[in-house]
Amino acid sequence: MRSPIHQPHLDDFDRKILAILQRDNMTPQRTIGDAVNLSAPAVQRRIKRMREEGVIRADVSIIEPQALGQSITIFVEVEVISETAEQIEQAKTEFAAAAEIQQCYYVTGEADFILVIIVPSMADYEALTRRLFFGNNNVKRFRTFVAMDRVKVGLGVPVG
Amino acid sequence: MRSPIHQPHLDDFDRKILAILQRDNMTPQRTIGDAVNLSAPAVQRRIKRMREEGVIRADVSIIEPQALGQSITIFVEVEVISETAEQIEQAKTEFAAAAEIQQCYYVTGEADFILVIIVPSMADYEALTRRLFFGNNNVKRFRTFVAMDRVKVGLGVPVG
DNA sequence: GTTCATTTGCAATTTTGTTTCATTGGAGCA
DNA sequence: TGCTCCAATGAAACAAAATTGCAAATGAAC
Repeated sequence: MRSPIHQPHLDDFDRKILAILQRDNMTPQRTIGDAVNLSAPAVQRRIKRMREEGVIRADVSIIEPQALGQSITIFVEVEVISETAEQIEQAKTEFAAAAEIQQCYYVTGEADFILVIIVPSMADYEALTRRLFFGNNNVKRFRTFVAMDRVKVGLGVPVG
Repeated sequence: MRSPIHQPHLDDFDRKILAILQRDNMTPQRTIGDAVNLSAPAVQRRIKRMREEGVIRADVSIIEPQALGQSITIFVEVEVISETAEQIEQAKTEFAAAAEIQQCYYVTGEADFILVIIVPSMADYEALTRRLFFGNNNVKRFRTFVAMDRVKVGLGVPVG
C-alpha cells in the first residue's frame, strides 16, 4: 500500500536541503539556495525529485493539540492473543483508521503494538478503550501511560 | 521555555483551515479559501494569527527515515531511580538534546519516560544505550521495543 | 440609532515558484 | 587526445502565489 523506496542516492546538497525543510518547509528556495550554494531552480528540482522518490513524504503544519482542546497524550502498549498474519493486518487497519490514534507501530518485545493517542479528556480515553480494546476479543491486555510532559515532539530524522 | 497558549478562540473557519494545513501545508491560500468560503487574504490573516498564537507550532517536511539510512525505529520505556524535580529536569534536557531521540515524553505509569528513537542499525542503538542509559546512574532500567512496521506515523491532531 | 472595533473582499504590489534555454563539466570511447 | 553524449547547472523570463492597503461590511456596546 505504501510506495517503495528505490534506494535513492542523496548527495550532500540533498541532505542539507532536507535538514532545512524538516525544520521549516516554508523557507524560500532562494534562501535554501544561498544556504547550500545552489541556485533556486536547482533547489526546486531536487525538492521535486525527492518528493517523487518518496524521500519527502509530506509537507504539513504541526498543530498544538491543546489549542484544539485535545490536551491529553497517551501511550498504550497492546498485546494481542493471536498473532496470525490476518489478525495482525486487521488490527493494523483498525488502529490506523481511528482518528484519535496519532501513531501506531507494530513492534517486537513484550508488546505487539504501541499506540500514541490524543484525546480531549480521560473520559474520552476510557470510551476509546471500550471501543478499541475491550470491544476487540483479540486484545489480551494493554498498558496505559499518560504523558505529563511532551518533552520533545516531532518527526525529524537525523540527516547523518 | 515553551510559549504559553492564551486559550485562543478558534472558530469553524480556523478549524477547517487547520484540518487542511495539517494534511498539506503547501495548499495555496486561494484553494483553502475556496474550500472554507473565505477570500485568500482572510485565510492568510488567520494563518498568520494562528502562527503568532502558537496554535500552529511549525511547518515542516516529513522525511522517510529509510531514505537517510535511518531505518530502525525503537521505543524505549525508561524508569529512573530518583524522581526529584532536578533529576527529572536533567533527564529531559539530556533526552531532548540527543538527535537520535525523535520524541520524548514524561509519563505516569510503570515507566517515567517513553522515547522514540531512530537509528541506522542495532549497533548504533546499542552504542546509544551505553551512552544514554548505562552511562546515566539515575536510570534504573529500560525496556526496548523494536518497530517492525510503522503502521501510522504523523502528528495530526483530531480537529473535533 | 450611533459609534467603535473587527473582519472582510478587492485590487495593487511584492515576493516566490516554475519554466526555458544556453552552458558547463564530466564519463565513456574511438 | 579529441570526440560525443548526458546530466546538472545558472541566468533570465515567466507564472503563480503571498502580502499589503484600503474601503466597505459586520456586529457588539452603549
